[in-house]
Amino acid sequence: MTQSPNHSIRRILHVDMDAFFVSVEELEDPSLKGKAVIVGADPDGRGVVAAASYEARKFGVHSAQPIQQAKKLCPHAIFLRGRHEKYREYSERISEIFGEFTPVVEMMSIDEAYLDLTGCERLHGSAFRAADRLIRRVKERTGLDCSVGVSTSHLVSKIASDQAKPHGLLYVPPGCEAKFLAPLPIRRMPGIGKVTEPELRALGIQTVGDLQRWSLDGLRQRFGRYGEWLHVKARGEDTGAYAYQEEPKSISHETTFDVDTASTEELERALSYLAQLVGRRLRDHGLFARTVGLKLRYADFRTLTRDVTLDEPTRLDSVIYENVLRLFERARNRRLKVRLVGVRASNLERAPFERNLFEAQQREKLDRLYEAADKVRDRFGFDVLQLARSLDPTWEPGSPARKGKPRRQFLGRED
DNA sequence: TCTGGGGTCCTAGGACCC
DNA sequence: TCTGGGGTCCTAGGACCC
Repeated sequence: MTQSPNHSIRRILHVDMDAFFVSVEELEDPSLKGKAVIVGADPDGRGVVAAASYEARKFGVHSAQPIQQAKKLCPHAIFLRGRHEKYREYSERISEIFGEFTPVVEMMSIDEAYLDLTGCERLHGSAFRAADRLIRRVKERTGLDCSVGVSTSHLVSKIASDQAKPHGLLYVPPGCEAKFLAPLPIRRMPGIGKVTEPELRALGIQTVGDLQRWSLDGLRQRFGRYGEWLHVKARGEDTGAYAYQEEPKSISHETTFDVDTASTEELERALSYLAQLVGRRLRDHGLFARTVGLKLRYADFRTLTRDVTLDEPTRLDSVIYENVLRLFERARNRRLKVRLVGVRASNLERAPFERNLFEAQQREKLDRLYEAADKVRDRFGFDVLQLARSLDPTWEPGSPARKGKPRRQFLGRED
């Protein structure tokens, strides 16, 4: 299973950039080097840490931590909001370098990738040496550090690159996968999170080695199919390559309010805005959604979702909004304050099903209208055109907050 | 401490159909 | 009169990842 058709041993590299966002910021502003830097939300707001420099981590700061907590732990840190455009640029440069080593590159996120070097020995020599060269090349061309894990499987390489951090290379020889994993605490396994960890511990399973000693049946009995997955992964066996996803399965946008709100006006405005973001992305992908969903999170963090499947797939802001609004009105508890709302499109399709020529023509007309609107937004920014619904009713022409920003009403109802 | 935003995948029950 | 069995779709919720 770990062998490719030509029977050479699989060579999977996992490359992970070190403190990626922070490192990019340091390249852009060298005075940040060696300091405690935290990239993330407004330090006084309700967001989380996206990335922290190693200096900041010494104070217990880590990603996904509430940013206010990070500020308490490390008040002298430099807080940056993050520039995703910049990070994406660097990410593309890095992925180009990966492409020089093998055509089989899977970018798993903005700062992480799998490279399949199986059968590349004649070109690169050993995978270990190729990995070493890759680390140097990334450093030379971008100034960024990365860590690499090399083994016969995705999972083992991923854990190895994590162990190698920062700026390291860890090679797990073929046949040594299970032995390498055995001493690790189970939480290190991707796929075992903060819920499963205590469940496993309750069974006396502390390390991957403990997990390895459980029979397939035992794990299956307690965890169902997830148990089968655990059994395979604990041994460092790959169940196959990660499917490369060309097309998204869902598109969603959500927003957390600065202050919890029960204002219908404000909630509907947010939903309208989010519906437009989702619609825009559907059109950009050339996709239609058959299912539209709402997400609501109350002040106490209780979260609910509601879905509706449409007779006809859509990519129109107004249709998305109308359906989400209906779900919202039905599901909402008016006595509770809302922390977050979200809009989701799923069940995505390439082309819509149309009953007749008239509907097809109507849709084409709307498509052209939205296309024109999208183009205007490309030139002047998203806020220029808004569904009437999401416009702030308190806003008046010339009010200081919006001065200089051209605004026009775009009537959302097209029928 | 007080918990983002974007995703994927899985489970489970009920509706509905044959 | 104490009532199938399987398949698929829809919906809701939740674990997990970066």
